[in-house]
Amino acid sequence: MSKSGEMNEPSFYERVYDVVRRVPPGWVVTYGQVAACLGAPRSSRAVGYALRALAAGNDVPWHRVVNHRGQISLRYPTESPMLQRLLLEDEGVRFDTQSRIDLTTYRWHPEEAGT
DNA sequence: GAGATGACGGGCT
DNA sequence: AAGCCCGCCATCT
Repeated sequence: MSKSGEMNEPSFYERVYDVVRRVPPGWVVTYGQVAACLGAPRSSRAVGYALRALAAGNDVPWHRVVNHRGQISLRYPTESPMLQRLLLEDEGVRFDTQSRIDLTTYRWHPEEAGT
C-alpha cells in the first residue's frame, strides 16, 4: 500500500470501522456481527483483516470486537490482548475465569440501536 | 493473474 | 464443554 488507492476508496475497511465506531462502551460485538452488518455475513475473516490494518491513534474502538466464543482473538503482540482486556474491563465488561466474555450479556445488537 | 495469509464462524468429534 | 477441521472473503506478495 504505497500507490494510489489508500485513501480514496470507501473500501471494506472504512465500513468495518464505521460499524465498530457505533459500538457503545461496555458492549462488544463479534466479527461475524460486523460482517453481517455490512451485508457480508461470510466476511468475518475479512473484518479481522481490516482491524489488523488499523493504525495507532485511530478513533475506532477495536477492543470491543471479539470472536464468537466471547474471547479475545489477538495473539500477536503479547501486550495487545492484555490491552484489549484492560480496556474492556475499564468499560465494565467482565471476564470469567477462562478470560471469556458472556456474550448473552454484553453483546451489542446494532439493529436495536437503530440506524 | 495465481497462491498464500489471517484479530473468524460453524459444525462435528 | 473444549478442541479440531473445513470453508468464506478481502487483501497481500
